[in-house]
Amino acid sequence: MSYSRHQLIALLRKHGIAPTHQRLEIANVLFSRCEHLAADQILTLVNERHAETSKATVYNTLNLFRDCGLIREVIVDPKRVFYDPNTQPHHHLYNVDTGEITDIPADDLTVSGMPELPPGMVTEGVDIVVRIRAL
Amino acid sequence: MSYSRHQLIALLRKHGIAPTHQRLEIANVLFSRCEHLAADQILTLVNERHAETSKATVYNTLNLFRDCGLIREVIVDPKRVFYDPNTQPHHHLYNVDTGEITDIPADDLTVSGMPELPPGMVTEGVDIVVRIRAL
DNA sequence: GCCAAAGATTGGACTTTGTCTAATCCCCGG
DNA sequence: CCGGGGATTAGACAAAGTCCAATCTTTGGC
Ligand SMILES: [Mn+2]
Ligand SMILES: [Mn+2]
Ligand SMILES: [Zn+2]
Ligand SMILES: [Zn+2]
Repeated sequence: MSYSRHQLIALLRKHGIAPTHQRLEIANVLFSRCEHLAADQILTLVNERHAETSKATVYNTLNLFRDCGLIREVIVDPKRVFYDPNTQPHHHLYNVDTGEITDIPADDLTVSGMPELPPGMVTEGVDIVVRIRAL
Repeated sequence: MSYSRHQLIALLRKHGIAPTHQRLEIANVLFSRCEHLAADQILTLVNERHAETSKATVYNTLNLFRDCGLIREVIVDPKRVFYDPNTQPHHHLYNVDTGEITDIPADDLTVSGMPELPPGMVTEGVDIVVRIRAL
């Protein structure tokens, strides 16, 4: 679960991302704890020891990581985007009361009856969100 | 597809909503065109003829309609919430290039292998978003 | 129909999430 | 040990949405 500094450097390099101090800090936060974190949580965590990463860099970096396929976005909360270090196809359980997001392995859930796509269109992904609630 | 004034009044009353002028205008926009509209699009449409509904009222009303089960939210675009006059279980095709949202009837798509829920939890709904793209 | 109370609407200030910009900084290749 | 391209930054900016206190409507009882 915990990555060494040069494992993180290798991970970024593999995705064509130059490893800077800030990017490594952000990657470390994302990959060490395997949770679904929002930008402002990442900003806080990264500056926990001593402040050294700006808000702009956190947003820049998350967008870069996303564009390079290192992480993916999870769109369940209309208020903020969550970032998921797990880019394997999988789905999410969303507790609407607490906001907690839990993974559902892809092979547990099967979807059948996918509609025909308009010609010239390809599927980029299928996201399933199971909204749950207490009671 | 088009509702008369007192059909709309009956619809609101059935959901325990007092029918005011503004609420009827908003309901009319939502139910006459069966699209997935965002708050600011609804604000524009409702004030097309002559301005008479404020931004605050549009947001208040959409939240009220949602809480009363008259409409539902569609969370696919991190930038804004879309409102869906169709509250029957169904799913969505989301064109990530254009932002276009299309319905997928619930019976077309079947999900199997739903995970056990933690005890005391109930499923509020299952949302499937098929993200598509040109090419 | 009339009136008061309860509820709805409003402009505008405010908050939150995220983007942009132009100045500065850093780091790597030659 | 440079020089230059890329990265970082503070802070301004933008968009979506909420909140508030003042005002306006609706409604139910008479
Ligand atoms: Mn550090
Ligand atoms: Mn009108
Ligand atoms: Zn996940
Ligand atoms: Zn729909």
